Amino acid sequence: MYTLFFQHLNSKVQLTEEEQAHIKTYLTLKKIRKKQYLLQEGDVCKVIAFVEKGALRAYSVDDNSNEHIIQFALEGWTISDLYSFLTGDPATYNIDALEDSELVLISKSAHEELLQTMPKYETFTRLNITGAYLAMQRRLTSIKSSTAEERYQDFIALYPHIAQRVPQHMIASYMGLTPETLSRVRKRISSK
Amino acid sequence: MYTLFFQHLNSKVQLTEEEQAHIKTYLTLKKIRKKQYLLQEGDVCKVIAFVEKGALRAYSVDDNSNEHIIQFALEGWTISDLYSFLTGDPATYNIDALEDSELVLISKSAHEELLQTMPKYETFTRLNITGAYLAMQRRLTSIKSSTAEERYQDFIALYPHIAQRVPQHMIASYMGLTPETLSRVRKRISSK
DNA sequence: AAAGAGCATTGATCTAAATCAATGCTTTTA
DNA sequence: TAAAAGCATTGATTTAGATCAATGCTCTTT
Repeated sequence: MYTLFFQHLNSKVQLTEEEQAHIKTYLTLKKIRKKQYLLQEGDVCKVIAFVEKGALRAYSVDDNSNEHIIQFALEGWTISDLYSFLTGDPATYNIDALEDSELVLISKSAHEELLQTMPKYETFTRLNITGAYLAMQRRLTSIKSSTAEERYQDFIALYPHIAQRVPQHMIASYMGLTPETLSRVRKRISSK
Repeated sequence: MYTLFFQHLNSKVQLTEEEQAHIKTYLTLKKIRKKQYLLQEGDVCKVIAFVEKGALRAYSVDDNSNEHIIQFALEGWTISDLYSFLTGDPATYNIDALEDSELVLISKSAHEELLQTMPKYETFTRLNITGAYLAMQRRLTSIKSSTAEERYQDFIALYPHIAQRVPQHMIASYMGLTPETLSRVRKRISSK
């Protein structure tokens, strides 16, 4: 059940069996069905969710009821409204399941206690957030300096597994394009 | 000389005099004149720089020689090409000084040794990168869901000190706009 | 099996911002 | 102090992508 989670953890910081068992006492499992919310805008985000199986997305909704997807999470990825989680402020994002999914949850109190008592967990957290920061920076850079076509090519190259499992209009949203525009971009690409 | 740096450090993790003295042995000071490079694309980024005084920017240059500013750093901020710093790959960004500046530098070896020997330094690093991640996410969200006008208003509200010290065309670049467009945006705003 | 929702595609039109171009500052540099 | 570089502004034109609208297809749900 926790296999992927501990695989991911061990790839960042080497843990003994005892340490793994100890961490396990802080975790909970959750199954969530397709279309169900893990978090709704306005609620406080209580957990960091690691995806063992399935797929989720985080998105905001603007004044015109348009959805803006800011993140996908497949197996092996983590998803949360980190700002809400850390500050306790109401979430500005929704998170829901794109497929029936299995999650490993870390509550705020578990997270804080592990940070304070287990240096390796802090290292794990630091490495995770560093990776997330770098990914976000790359994304921001590409938004500013590339055309829609280049960005789509980059996306496909970087996340082929997402492209295969997620509807196109959501990928369009993630890339900041309308579904119509992405459709035309794809047509242009395929005709070359 | 290190006053701002330790002020910043202490605001995140409480340190004794001894701990501060210890950390100080890992730091170096550097003065850099306006227009000088701290880092050039293609070189490996060797340091994380904390700005004690002055102002710097990080930017990339695209195929058409257009500059894309990705970050400003004034007093109290940190600047680096973190990807290059961490991986040792050639930098994809340039960093130069917008004003004569004074920096506190942390080398890679200093950074690694402090991370491994001083838990508080790791906590400091984790909190810093978390803040940077959240700021970046906010920026990405605003690029996707707001008009140029809203984004400029947000920028001014969030970073009034930058707006005062940095030329407009650089702010335009930071926001992903041309100088002409920013000029017109400002005109529109001021006439309301 | 029928009805409906969700989705991708294509066409026509519109619009925000980019591009090209010129002008008059102000600040550097020689 | 003259020349040049850097900068902000304004105008005219172009363009990438958005918006509006319609169609057919494929899943769900009943």
